[in-house]
Amino acid sequence: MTDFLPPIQTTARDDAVLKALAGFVRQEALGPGEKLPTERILAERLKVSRNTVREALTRWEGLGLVERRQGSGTYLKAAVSPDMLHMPLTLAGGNDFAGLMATLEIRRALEAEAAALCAIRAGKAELAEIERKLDLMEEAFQTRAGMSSEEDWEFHQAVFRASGNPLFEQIIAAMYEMFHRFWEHPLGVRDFGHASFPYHRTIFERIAARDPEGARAEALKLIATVEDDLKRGAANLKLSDRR
Amino acid sequence: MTDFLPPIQTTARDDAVLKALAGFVRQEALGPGEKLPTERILAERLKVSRNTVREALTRWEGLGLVERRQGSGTYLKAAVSPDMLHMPLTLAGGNDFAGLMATLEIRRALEAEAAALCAIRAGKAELAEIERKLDLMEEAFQTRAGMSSEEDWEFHQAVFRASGNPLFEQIIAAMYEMFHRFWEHPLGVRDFGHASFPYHRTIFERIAARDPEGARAEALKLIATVEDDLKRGAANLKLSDRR
DNA sequence: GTGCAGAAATTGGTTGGACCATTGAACCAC
DNA sequence: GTGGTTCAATGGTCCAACCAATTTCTGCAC
Repeated sequence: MTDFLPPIQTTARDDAVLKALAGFVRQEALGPGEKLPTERILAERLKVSRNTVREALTRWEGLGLVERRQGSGTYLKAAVSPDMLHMPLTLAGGNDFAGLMATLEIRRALEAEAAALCAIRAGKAELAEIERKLDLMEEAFQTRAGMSSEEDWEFHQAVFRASGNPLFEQIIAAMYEMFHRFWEHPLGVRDFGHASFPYHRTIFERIAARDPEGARAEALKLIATVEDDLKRGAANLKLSDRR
Repeated sequence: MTDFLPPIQTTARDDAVLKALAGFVRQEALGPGEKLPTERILAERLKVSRNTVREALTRWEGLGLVERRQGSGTYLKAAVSPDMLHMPLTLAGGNDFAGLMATLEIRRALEAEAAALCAIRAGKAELAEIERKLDLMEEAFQTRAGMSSEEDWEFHQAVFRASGNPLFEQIIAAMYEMFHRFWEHPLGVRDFGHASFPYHRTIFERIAARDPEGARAEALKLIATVEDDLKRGAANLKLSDRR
């Protein structure tokens, strides 16, 4: 019986400010790194209090869209558009070994799917980019005797980016962040990541061959080796995780 | 040459407020739905301006952790802890339909993995809980002629929770928020979700039978039907998404 | 006592104005 | 050039007041 009657919009000052600001950014074609108008100017032009402007900007800052530098100004940190969608993700806990394994299970799910999607959707340019990152990684691996975590990460990022779905990259970035609370010296395992090395190339080969299921299978193998490394490391310290 | 010198941390008033508030929540063991102290009280107790308190709360509100109701108070919307990690996901430029498809690809990856893990790890109690949610859903489906989105969601939540990895639920919860903008009248498809109905039970059966790969397969089928529904809906409106 | 309308208190939302702290540019000795 | 100094611009914080929505209390009618 009840037809869907959307609640009427009485006030939403700060939302309105953000909408106006998003429009302004598009109007002026501002990109990341560029400077936004002053809070005082925005307040004056939009006919709202400076405090309201600040609350609006605080929202964007919390979303990582904008960076405020005292004494300098407010700068765009990412591309903003009037029709973007936000899905705040907050991850609780996960500072211990169990948390590390938890992130790895997410990686297994997403990495496999992304590799498969990538095999279907990656364009020529993306494929070339992935191969470039792969070469860089292999070179770093040879040169620095196995310490190639940075290049390793960039390779995976390139795959996620080529999956055609930006959420993959963003979610995995969150996992990576959690990983990094540990990863500096992961569990004392010196050759951490060595075992996973060869699978990077096999994943790329399957993607280049447009073989989704093959790519998925290779990605799963890679994660399995990392998992093994982690478990091996856990056995090494057994007792050090008592909080 | 340059040793890594991390930037020095001077002040961060509102961050400090949030830290204190998170500590307070843990101290008092507050859960979702419960009321936080007044802005005025927080300002007085923490010896900061009410304005600063507001900026801090605005951050949490933007992250979906808290809900403010004018004239009533500020209420917890999710569990908060002092060590949470925030990673706002932003989908740029995509209209709602594209966003929906993007979240669905994440769901496909995670739902399949979670179902498989669940088949391996779910205990007796978790299994019973899942079955209870399943029964509730099926009952609602019969009674309300297909409108069972709330119970549907609770079923999936129960599966995620039983996967033994809290990250699954946390990530999918972020996706779900976006889903909810549509779920009311998703794309004008009247019988949206009907097709996925039978797979809920088959998923449960595979889990109960401790058959990880079977559970994964059924979960994939479910997502496939949802995807079809969505595409069908998209065809229905084709022209209405020109902004 | 019960029920309900209106008053009063509570609480988040907004405003305007003031001052502080940091930044960066211009300027000035050396 | 190098290194200070000054100074204006800008974000950060504070205060005091008022607005708007909500909740609670009060008192009257029955």
